[in-house]
Amino acid sequence: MTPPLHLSLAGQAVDVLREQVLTGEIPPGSRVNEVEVAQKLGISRGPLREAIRHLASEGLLTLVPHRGAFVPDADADEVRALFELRTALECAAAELAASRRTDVDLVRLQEVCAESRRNYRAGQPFPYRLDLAFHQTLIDAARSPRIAEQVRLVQQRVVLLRSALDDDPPHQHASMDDHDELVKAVADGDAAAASTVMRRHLSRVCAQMLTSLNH
Amino acid sequence: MTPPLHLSLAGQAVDVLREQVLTGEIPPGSRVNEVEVAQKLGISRGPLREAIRHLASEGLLTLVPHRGAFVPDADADEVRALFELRTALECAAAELAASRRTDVDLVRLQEVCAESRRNYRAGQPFPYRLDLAFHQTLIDAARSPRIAEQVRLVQQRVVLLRSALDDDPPHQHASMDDHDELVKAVADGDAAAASTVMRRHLSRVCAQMLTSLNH
DNA sequence: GAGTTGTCAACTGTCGACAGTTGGCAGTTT
DNA sequence: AAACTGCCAACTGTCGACAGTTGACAACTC
Repeated sequence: MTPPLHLSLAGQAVDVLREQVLTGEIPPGSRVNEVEVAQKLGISRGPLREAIRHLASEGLLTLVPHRGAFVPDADADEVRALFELRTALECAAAELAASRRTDVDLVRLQEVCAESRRNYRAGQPFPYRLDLAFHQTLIDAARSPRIAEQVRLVQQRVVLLRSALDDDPPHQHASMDDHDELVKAVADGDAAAASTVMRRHLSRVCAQMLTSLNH
Repeated sequence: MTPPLHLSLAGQAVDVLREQVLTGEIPPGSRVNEVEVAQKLGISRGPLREAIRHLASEGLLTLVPHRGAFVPDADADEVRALFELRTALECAAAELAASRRTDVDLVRLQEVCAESRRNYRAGQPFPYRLDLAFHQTLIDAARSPRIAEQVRLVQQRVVLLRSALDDDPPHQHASMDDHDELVKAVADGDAAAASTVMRRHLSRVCAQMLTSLNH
């Protein structure tokens, strides 16, 4: 299991840096200065270097020899390539979830969908948090630890690119419909349908991302 | 000294260690002593630590706080989980390859298959090298860099577990047949067939691995 | 003035040393 | 003899400092 408490400074640094990268506090394209960040975190360069290497292995930073670490910025080709990977993983997860889900998995999924609807009706924007929660719940229902691991990493990278995503209401509505349809397929144990719907869903999200990238 | 492709000592250490882990020179279950290995490689603990962390992120080592890095050993559940991931990735790759392959991709695939047959008829065992080459060629034909990246990592982890795999002739023959069938599907541009065959192929390989794990 | 070369500051890559933690062993107790 | 306790060696986690490389700017040549 992953250590609940990151005792090591490197582990803490990973958490802090990941947060800063994902929230855009360290903007895409910018460089990470080792001594500067080390001082800011109050640690030495050793643990920080390990943290940087770790985040690089997750795809949240790119390493350039003798130049340092950079936050990768969005790029159409990268978005497409990333979504091909995400589609491969999440479609497989959807299939597995359809055949392995328990009843409590189903309840959890419906719960998330219901909360999304409530939120939407209340006029509030569909929070990305709930979208993530839905996919996370589905992944867990698939009960495939290695796939779950990879999906988590890919979703992180998607979040990183998400700065360029404007969530217009039509897109939100379509996403919620997709989610509902997915839950139905999973409930029926229809693996093929789950995979198909997931593919269509992700294809839609990818297209949305590409258009809002070009604005 | 030798002018290496990887200038950094950490990069070199990664290559050397990866080789030693994959060949079983460092046997599964054993621990990696930082000072000992550092001395053996003639480098300091800093770069070595980064190398160890890198290999851990690839799944070739597992890290235990305050205890060090260990080479993970085979386990039935792990094999199954890993092959679920591999199946997800390679089936998607097979689909993409079927729709994107060029004629030279096709030639390369047929080349590898032909060499496998020659090798088999010559009475020599089907070398794992050729199996890897086939899958690698197929992945490249899919032209999806992020998927290719992940497949490479997963295949590495499979190689790591492969110590327990006895390649009996029937299995080799079946594998070659699968490969031929895959090439046919890819040649026809039949994505669905490519995916189906790949799934069956990997399912067979996984089963073979599980049985030779239990003897 | 354009291009080339020399110089420099900043930063990464690397190292050796110290501190904190872990697991095991010897000695002691019941 | 089994279990508990305290100590010890080994190892990891961390740090500060030094060396090598890179990119930029200035000086110089044509």
